[in-house]
Amino acid sequence: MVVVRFGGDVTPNTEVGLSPEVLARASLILQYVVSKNVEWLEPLGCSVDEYGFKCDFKSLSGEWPDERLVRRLEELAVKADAEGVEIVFEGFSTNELLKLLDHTGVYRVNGVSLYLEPEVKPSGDPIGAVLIKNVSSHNPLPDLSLVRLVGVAFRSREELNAWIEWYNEAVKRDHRLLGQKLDLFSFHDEAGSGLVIYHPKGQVIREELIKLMREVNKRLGYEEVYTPHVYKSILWRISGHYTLYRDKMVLAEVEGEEYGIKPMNCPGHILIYKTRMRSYKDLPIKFAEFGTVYRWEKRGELYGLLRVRGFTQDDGHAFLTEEQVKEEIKAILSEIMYVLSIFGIKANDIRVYLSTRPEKYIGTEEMWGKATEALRNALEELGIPYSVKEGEGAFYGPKIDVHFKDSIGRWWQCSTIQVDFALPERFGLEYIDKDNSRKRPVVIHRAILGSIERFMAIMIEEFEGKLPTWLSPVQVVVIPITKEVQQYADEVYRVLDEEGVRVIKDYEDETLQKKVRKAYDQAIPYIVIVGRKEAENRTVSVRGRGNIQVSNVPLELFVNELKNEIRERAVTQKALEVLKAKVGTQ
RNA sequence: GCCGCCGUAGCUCAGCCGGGUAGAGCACCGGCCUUGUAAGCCGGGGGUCGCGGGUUCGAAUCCCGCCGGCGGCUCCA
Repeated sequence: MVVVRFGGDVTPNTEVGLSPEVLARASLILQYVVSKNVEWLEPLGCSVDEYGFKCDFKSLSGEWPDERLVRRLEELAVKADAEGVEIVFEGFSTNELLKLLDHTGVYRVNGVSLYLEPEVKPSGDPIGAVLIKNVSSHNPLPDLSLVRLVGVAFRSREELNAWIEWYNEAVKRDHRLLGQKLDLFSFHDEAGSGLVIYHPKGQVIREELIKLMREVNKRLGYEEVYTPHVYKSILWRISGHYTLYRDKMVLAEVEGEEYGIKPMNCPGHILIYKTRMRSYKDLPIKFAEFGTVYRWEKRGELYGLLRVRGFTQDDGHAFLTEEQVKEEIKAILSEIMYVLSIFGIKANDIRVYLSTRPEKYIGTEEMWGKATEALRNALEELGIPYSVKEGEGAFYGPKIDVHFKDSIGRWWQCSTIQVDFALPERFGLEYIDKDNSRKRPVVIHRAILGSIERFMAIMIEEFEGKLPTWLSPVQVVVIPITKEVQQYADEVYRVLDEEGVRVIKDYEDETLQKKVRKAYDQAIPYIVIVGRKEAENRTVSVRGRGNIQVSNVPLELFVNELKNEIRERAVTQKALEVLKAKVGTQ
């Protein structure tokens, strides 16, 4: 039974009201003021999405807009619209470049023909504020580099200010900042970019996530294995990675033999399958591994923990008969939904995609049809809303991806279920069927968290660093009010420690205020304060997040409720709620 | 990899535009205070200004290259 707990109210609402119509109007007016004021920039149309507009221009002189010009354009756009701009829809362009950019909608703006993606209509009301966030290049073709202005626009300056406020708040949730502040992980020039160094606290989070996934693997029947990080290149030739993926692989020649660091775990698991003759009675066979893989992403593509070069997948491979595919997908999907519910991830912050057969593919249409239907039926039978990405599947099979949102609204793929017809073929995998014939099994690749790094980053941002207690590196800090009660504080510490709670004590020669402040800054879920009163009655004062305190809590009661909260992997501070109900607030 | 911006103490940043021997807050160390709930007071140590080259009498500051970071693009099998 799957319990889906969507809609958890643990995070502030990060949605901001950007109107596509307003963005569309701003896009046209921006192009208009460029056409009137910057003779070396040729407008090539704009597109609009839920986070702003993107306008492309061709630089006729090779110059690029600088900060000053950008600020001037913002002003000119608002000024022009205030003075009156007439926008008339003219039709659709058949220009090849505009078609390539999907900017085929043509509008006459004060007599100048300008372009916009056809899916959106400009607002009739004048814009009040434009902010160009960035000037970058857009390369729709390898040898074509366009100037791209990325920005937001609003009806009024007040709306812009509200957006800026939201944006500044969102930036504070950035996992890269929190990772440093909370002492979770770091990156170093000397180590190499995209290579994470986990500190003790970050490693605790990793371990908790892995522990959770071990439980999931057990339920799904995946047996954990362990495979090397480096294999001879011949293996990568067999798997096809050597030709398809070589530019992202780390290769090294040792003693006249070339080796490659693994970018994927599947070949290792396949070798296990191949160690003996398999019968239909053995299937499904499922292997899981917390496998660390290395993919040499290009430098500009790296991004905190969300895009790294070395990362650990909660990887798993199932070897199945065609008939077993649907059931397996359903089971995995259920577990994905269960795992997401543990983190209280809101439905708005998830997108599920089904990617279908691309133009270039291997296998038969029949195989693709069956596998795609299996994925689709699994989604529908579980009632999971999804969108279809036509032709976006891998060349080797269709897939389901689950994407989550980061603090500033960018989407990242985490969970994935991929059906694979290619690897069984390339490695010549077989099983003996009932009729004694040799059959080829289907392989499903699946990862539920996806990459531990990426998932951790999303969770840090989702919770603004204030992770649920079970995930928190430090769960309790014990603070004695004076030295006199240090002995009792020691006892409280020892009891918690012996019960397996991650507890620290703060005996610094500092004021109580400062220690409480420090604990809040470190996002420690429970601050336990003990003074003479507590020592006498064998109680504790418990301070939770949100400045909530419950006093006179019997020590044993606190320990038990805390242990429950951790065991249940509660999203909220459940123990605090229970204590509040039982003991009452101060 | 492409375009733009950025790199000053452990952290956050000022100084750079108009070159003249490096500063603040936090953190750290020491002392005072002996604490009842989100930064107590005083003092101290700490930086070849990312690296390399150039211009200059003189470079954190100007120029070039490299490394690293950020925002986009491309990519993410």
